[in-house]
Amino acid sequence: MEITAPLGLRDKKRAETRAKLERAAVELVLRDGLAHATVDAISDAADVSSRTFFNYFDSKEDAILGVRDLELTDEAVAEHLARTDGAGLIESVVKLLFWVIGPSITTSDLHVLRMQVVKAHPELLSRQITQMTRMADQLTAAIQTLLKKDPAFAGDPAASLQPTADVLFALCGGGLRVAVKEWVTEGSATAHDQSASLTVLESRAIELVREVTKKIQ
Amino acid sequence: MEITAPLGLRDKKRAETRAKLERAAVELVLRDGLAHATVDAISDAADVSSRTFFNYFDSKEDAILGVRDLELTDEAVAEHLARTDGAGLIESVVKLLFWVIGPSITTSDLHVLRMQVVKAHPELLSRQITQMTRMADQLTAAIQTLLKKDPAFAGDPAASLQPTADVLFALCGGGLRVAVKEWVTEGSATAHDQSASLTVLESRAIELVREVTKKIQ
DNA sequence: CGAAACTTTGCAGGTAGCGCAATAATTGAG
DNA sequence: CTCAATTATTGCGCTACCTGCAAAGTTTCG
Repeated sequence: MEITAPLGLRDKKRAETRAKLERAAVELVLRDGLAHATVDAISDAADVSSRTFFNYFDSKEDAILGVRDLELTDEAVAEHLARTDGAGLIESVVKLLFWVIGPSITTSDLHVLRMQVVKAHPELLSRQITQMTRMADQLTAAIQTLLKKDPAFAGDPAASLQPTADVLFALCGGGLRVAVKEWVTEGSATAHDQSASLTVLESRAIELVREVTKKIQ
Repeated sequence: MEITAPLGLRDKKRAETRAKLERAAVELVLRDGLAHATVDAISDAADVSSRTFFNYFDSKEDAILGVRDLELTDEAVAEHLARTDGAGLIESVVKLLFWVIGPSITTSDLHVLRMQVVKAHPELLSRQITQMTRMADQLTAAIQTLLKKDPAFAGDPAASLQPTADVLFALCGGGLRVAVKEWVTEGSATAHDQSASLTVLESRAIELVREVTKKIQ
């Protein structure tokens, strides 16, 4: 997850421009609505041309949500799994998923504003889901390695691991989504302590999944 | 779920045009790729103007996926719940979800082609998820009534029922999705006996969910 | 300083999607 | 059957999204 700090002037400027665009995007959407906050307007507010906008983001939505394509390498996933070793299956999977989507929620001070944006324009939420679904193959592969280590699934044939991982992915993803939803609606009232709410979100998701799997059938 | 058969000539033509557009959209995307299958091309293939295209669909994606806003009335849901009364919780929820999405799988022969399209163009998945999420509120409401009847959740406060229903929705939706995925990949080899594979699909989804909830933690 | 590498920008072009108004087809009442 | 009301189709024009390309500007590093 460590992102090497930009050293040169060039990288610094790039980071600044990106930040300005993200901020402008969020603020304009809040002020004018999603449809009226055009790429031109956002670019103007950030003092760059609209062509430059698309050098930074693939789409208007990406700018609003601050999507950066972190290239989830297999090594990074493996490293994360190693770091959270020893936890239960549910916990591990939720932590894995949260590790992926967490940063896009809490990275900058814009996240409070972003919550308001998502609240006002729920259609953007599907974008978040898409982002997760894009990495689904990698993540379910990682979940399969978790399953292999779990005693309950140890003897299972490899063929049944993929569907199991898929379902588990859906289950924990759902828990996380609900936790985020709660966090958004409650969070707009009270100010967020970043580091605190981070872990709260995660454990709430785990709690939700546990609750369901425990009581079911 | 009963959709009243169109009687007049006007409605018949509308249905025909719509079907032609859906088919043309899927076939052109498969043949030429998502980017090259323009609205103009699709409209031409369906013998209508591109302006007419937008009288039927809000977006190109909607046409490809055959999105129609079927108005799931509360009464219909209640009636279905009554019909499948007495089953276990998982079974009931899966049957509920399958009851909703089943028709769109088996109604038209386009469904298999659509799966290929989604496979080739995963970015469409977000749209599909959005489609399902559109009915999420009604369905999770129905799931809540199921929860109330279940002894394991009988004493729970109403406030905790909503998140539980959401997670359950994600879980069973995931199981169903995996079952459909298997059905499509296997089914491309062997010819489908519609009525037979229908129930198989449903029970496979139930099996998947059971498997996970049983073995977990 | 000066060449290499990278960024910004304008321009041109293609596509998506919508509002409007004219035209054409269907329907239902008389 | 006829005519008026309703609804569908279509062309036109417009805005916005997004991309490729090449010119001009900026940063880096030897």
